[in-house]
Amino acid sequence: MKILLIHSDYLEFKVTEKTKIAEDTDTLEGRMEDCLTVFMAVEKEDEKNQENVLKNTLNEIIKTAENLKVNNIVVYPYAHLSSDLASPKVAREILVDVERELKEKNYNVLRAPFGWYKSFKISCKGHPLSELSREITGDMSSPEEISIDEKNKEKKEPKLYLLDVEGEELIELDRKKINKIIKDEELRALAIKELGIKDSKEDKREPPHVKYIREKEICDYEPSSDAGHFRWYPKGKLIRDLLQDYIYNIVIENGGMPVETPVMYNLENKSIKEHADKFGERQYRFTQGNKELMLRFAACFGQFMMKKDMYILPKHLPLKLYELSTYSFRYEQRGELVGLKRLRAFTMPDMHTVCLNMDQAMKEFENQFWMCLKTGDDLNTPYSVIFRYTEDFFEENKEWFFKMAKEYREKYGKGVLLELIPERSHYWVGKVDMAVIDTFGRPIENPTVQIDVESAKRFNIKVHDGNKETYPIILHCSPTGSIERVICGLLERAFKDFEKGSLPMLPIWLSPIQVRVIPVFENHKNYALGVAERLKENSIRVDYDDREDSVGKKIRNAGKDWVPYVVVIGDEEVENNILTVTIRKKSTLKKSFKEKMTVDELIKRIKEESKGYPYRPLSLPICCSLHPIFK
RNA sequence: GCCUCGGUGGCUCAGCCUGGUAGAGCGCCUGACUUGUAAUCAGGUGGUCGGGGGUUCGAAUCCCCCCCGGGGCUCCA
Repeated sequence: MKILLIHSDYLEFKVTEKTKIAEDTDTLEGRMEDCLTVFMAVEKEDEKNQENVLKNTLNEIIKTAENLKVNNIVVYPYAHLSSDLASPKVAREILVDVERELKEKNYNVLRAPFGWYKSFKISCKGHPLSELSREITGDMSSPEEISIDEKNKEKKEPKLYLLDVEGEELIELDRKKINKIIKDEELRALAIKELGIKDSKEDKREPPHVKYIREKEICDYEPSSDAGHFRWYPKGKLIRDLLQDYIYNIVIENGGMPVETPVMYNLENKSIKEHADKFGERQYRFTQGNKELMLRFAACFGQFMMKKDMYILPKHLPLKLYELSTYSFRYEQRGELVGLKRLRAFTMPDMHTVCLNMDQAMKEFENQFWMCLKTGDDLNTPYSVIFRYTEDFFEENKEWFFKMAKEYREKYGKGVLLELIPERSHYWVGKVDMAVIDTFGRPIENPTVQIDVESAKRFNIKVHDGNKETYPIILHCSPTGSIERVICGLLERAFKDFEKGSLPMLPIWLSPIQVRVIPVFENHKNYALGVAERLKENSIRVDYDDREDSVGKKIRNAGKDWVPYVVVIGDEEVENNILTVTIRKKSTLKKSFKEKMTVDELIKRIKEESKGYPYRPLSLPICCSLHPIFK
């Protein structure tokens, strides 16, 4: 059975002529408003299992009708959907059954007569769900969904495989097997997303990170901008800047050269227009004077233009230019914007590597893959990995892939997913995506490395080798993914930790306030302030709670601010010249973990924990009473 | 973009169904209390109820349009 579902403003028809197989009917014309029009072709195959085909068809129609909230349904026989039709008798039976069953479910049904030539008029609503086609079998499992757009495109679908920890062979994944085969929960979440499986069981609330960004005064929506654009408060700005420093360092260690390029481009440039057009509707475009301009959606544009003008020699390769694109702009669909996960303006670390040939590209791909994975270790946000290759590329480079995947599995104890794409449809022949899994088991896609075989030519980027000129291979790499998503991942991770019983917090080097000093009595204030100042001199972000609250309340507030080390100073501490430090990492909601140590020991401890990570000073006043209230 | 739920002091929310002068807690301010590990007590301040239009003698409440946010679709080079 093939059906075509059109969400219509109206459908009207009128019979024009009988055919030999025409049914007897009084319904010679009809019209229905705001309806779901279902064009149907019953096929030979359906005769084998009429009952199930009927059931599956009804399910499909009802599901769509519910989804679209329509109560009017037109059942319209439409033989042209199939070249292998059922006998007229069976077809008519099924159509009549569909009509009857739908009426029993209280739908208003209009059925166009079978076996007549008819003229019809239809007005399609035109929203994304308004046109759907379905192929229905007698099989009781759920039917494959093919949207009308995809149908024209490809017969062959990409395939998804698992390379498991123990296994040496690729296992093809499908909806049924997935739960049994993939043991790692997070990797399974990624596979589920890839296969487009919907999990309706869990009721999803606002993601925890959305609550945290406001509560912790990190950032918030800016209602006076476009949707999906954020304002950043001092604490959030500090976290962003630290992450920026971190990526800057890691890129330089790996031979990248930071540059900066414009955020907007003139579409008169042919290569830019071509590259931009591939991205479709999802960009900001505007006219200024007589120019058509666009806002960049990645840093490719500026870097490619820069490379086009460079005189590149083989000895310069691999040549890596890096830019933190503050911002990249993508005009995402309104309903797609969620907190820090999906934005219209975001900050993307973007590095492009010019490689002499595929050999060099593959070697670099591997280096950059490990660099990306290291960011997951450093940020304590483990990634799940999916490689994507075109079939051709994979066939030629299987061994390389298996070697890389094996090393990964040995190091991380986790399998990887592999997607094989029948034909190259984008600029890349191979890529790897790494994702953090959020509280609701949805992937936050972050770092990526891609092998681009198209852009060098498009942007006229050449390598000069003797008297030869060649087009290089270019790698795209984002070592962490967007800064906003990194923060999203960190906060979701913090919430997951909280669900497991530990207190949520950021890594020490990213905590806006690393130490809070709390005096017990008025007469401890000077001593406490002295301790705070000493820590500050040693490049530790510290504040001092001089507010007129009880000690209990100050402790509570320090907890709400996720301060990793809380120092309470009373008589005992002043007398013995020692600190009592509450360590958040080792505490729980019920019991706080305290340790005695000297100021020097505390300094040493924090230095050690943040060793190798960037530092920036706290921009807020040292006295808590003077902190501005943003939220 | 579609469907759906929501927007009420700085924050979290009640009131809306059944129209009749806007409520609570937190914060903030003032006062009392010399306070030892997750909220000390009392008083006070604070709101054109997201915006616009309509119905009504009267709208936070009912209706329409728009903006913003959450969820579900769809999308994600």
